Amino acid sequence: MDVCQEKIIHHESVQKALNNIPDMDALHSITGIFKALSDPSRLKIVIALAKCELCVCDLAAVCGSSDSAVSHQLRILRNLKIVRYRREGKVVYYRLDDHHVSTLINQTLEHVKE
Amino acid sequence: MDVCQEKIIHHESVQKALNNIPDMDALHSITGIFKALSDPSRLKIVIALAKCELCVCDLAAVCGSSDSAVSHQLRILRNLKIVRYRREGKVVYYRLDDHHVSTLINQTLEHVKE
DNA sequence: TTGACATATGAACAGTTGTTCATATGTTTG
DNA sequence: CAAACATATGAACAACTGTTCATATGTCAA
Repeated sequence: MDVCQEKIIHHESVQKALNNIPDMDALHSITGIFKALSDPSRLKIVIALAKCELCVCDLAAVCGSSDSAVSHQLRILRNLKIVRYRREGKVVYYRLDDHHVSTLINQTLEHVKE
Repeated sequence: MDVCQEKIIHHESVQKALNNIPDMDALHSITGIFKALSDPSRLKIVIALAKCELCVCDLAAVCGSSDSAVSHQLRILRNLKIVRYRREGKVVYYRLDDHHVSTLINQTLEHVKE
């Protein structure tokens, strides 16, 4: 069973723990979400979008950073399928795209109030 | 009201969003938690500890990394009050210390199964 | 005390991240 | 068409992160 591991003290507990660890793909998609939310600018963006959709320059004002910086961050959130956007003329509106993230953010904001 | 902001298109929405953004302290404690969970090794540690307490060398086996690497990561989790430990002779047992993190992890694991 | 063991820590290093600046794209108005 | 505007993107750079290696600390047993 244990193929190549050394110095384990509690084999059963380790085995139980290992059974609970998701596979590498799942693991990386989880850490990807958490990493996305671990930057203050991106967290502000996501919290803001949890309330209503906003355009890039509004988000820049919310974050207190430049349009360019926000646009870079939005690309990251886009690639992770955390936000989606729609264009209306010159203006691009972003909103949350992942309901897991929505509930995650709302729960987190609840916890902060405690 | 708006003191020093430029180029905002939707003032009301921005104002609403800003009201929903936690203060800097809360913001940093949230991003701190998310950052802690954004590394695969630390995520594995926390998922493992969500099941039962484990010692350092067991956690090293779970993570597939060295005792030293795990110990460094555990210090980070300790500083963030995410884990606590107890010593039993030579062996140090870690377990989760923050129920917010416990529920966060359990919910996340539920989401993965979907 | 000495040796073995479990864990912790410091230094150093490669790899990653988030910003800025300059420039490019796409859209509307004149 | 050109000019103005909103957003996107690439390059570059400082700052940060996670690991390894060497060494230190703390505990038990002989």
